[in-house]
Amino acid sequence: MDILETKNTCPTCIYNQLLFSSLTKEELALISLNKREILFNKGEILFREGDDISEFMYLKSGLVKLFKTSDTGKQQIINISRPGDFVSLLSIFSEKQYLYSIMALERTVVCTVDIDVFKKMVETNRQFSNDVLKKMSTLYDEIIETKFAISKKHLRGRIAHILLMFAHQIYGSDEYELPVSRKEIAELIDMTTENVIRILSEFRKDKLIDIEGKKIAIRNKEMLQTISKLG
Amino acid sequence: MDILETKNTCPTCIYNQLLFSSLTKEELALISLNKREILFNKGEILFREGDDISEFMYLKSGLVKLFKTSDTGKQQIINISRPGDFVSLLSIFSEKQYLYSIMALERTVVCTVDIDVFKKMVETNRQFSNDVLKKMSTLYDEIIETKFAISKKHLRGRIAHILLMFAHQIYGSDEYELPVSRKEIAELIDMTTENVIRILSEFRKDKLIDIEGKKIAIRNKEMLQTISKLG
DNA sequence: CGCGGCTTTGATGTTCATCAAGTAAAGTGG
DNA sequence: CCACTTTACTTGATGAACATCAAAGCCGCG
Repeated sequence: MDILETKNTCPTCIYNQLLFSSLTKEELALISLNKREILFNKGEILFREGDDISEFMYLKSGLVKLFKTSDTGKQQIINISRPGDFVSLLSIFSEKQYLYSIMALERTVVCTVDIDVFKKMVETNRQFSNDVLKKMSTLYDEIIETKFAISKKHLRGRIAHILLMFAHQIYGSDEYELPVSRKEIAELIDMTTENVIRILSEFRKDKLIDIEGKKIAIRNKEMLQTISKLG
Repeated sequence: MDILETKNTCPTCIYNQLLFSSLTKEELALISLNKREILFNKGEILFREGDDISEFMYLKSGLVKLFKTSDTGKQQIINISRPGDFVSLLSIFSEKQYLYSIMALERTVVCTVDIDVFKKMVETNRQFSNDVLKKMSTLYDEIIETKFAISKKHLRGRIAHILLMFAHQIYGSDEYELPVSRKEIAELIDMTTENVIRILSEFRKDKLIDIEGKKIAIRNKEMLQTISKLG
């Protein structure tokens, strides 16, 4: 983890379009002065379930996983987020502590703003408040939708779903390098590591995908989509 | 379904404390003039997944279930809500159509306010906007929490969980009449009707509960809690 | 180089869904 | 109001899907 020296760069940052477009020049300047830019390396924790919520964060680059840890120490992954997702919006208005933990899956740069500054802005700028409301609601809806979609599928359907999710949502390509271990895939879609591996092998034998370590290439997308839908 | 004749009663309604406490007299009067009070009988649908979102609704009395219907026609119940829950907050800021359906589980009275009037108020009243943000976020968090809690439990743990949920969250008593069928319990916690019945019977044989049709009496709460936690 | 974590495959057992079949309860129409 | 149909409830038997256990190869890292 490194704090980068990049004061006052918000006004020219391309990401400010995503959520901060409704702020006035003055408000954006205030954010810009209060923000810190932080680099997290693969595997580092942005924050932990139970930590006090002290900052609003968003991803500038990289990839993170959002997860809960059960009593028995097992992780349950809730979501995988890329830049443009506002992961840290969850619970900041309903809770004092985070309900989830976030870990960097690859080298990730995050901008953070003091939560009180952020909340103040939500209170004073109506349009901004609306935008936040909308983003937050969308994110929650997505999480619930995918969780429900996955819970009724069989294992083959879940693997197909997750392979297509990476291709479409994360990488926008049918060939990509998995950012997560087999174990993490298992944690994301509620199954065991062994079965993740088994089914990936089956898919390879059936010529649906090519696998080489973490490299995945989708060979028969139609079939995968069918399995994802019906499976 | 019946539209009740109760114009302009909001200012004296005890429920306005729950969400509308931050409105000015004028704003509350506006809500009061625009609201309609509707009675739904058991089994009637408040709105369906895919319907245009045209009203904000809240429960004055009764009980409802929130659910999705899958491609194959099966229901998946997402939540059971009692008065004080603001079920219809979900998605109203992120979507044009409802993502979920709502059905009355018992005789239920609902107040509805035109969605544009409601949204206008969110835009103009900062404190109100904050309150809405908070309520909505809490509701989403609850749904995600329980869904994740249940998905990792075995069947006995899920049944124990749901029996305790009714006792604590819904009825505040260890003896109650189930507002849902065995089939609906199954839909709520991802299992089959047969297994719901089987496990309820087991619990009865093990003297954890008494059952008489839909009447449930919890006899060994500690054991149920243990099963819910570990199961 | 050796240790721990990740990956892979096979064998085994358990949990759970499905099927079947029957009883009870609750609507429905003549 | 009673025959009829449908829906809910219940129990048992069977098999499939999946978790668990075991063992071995692989890789990165101190």
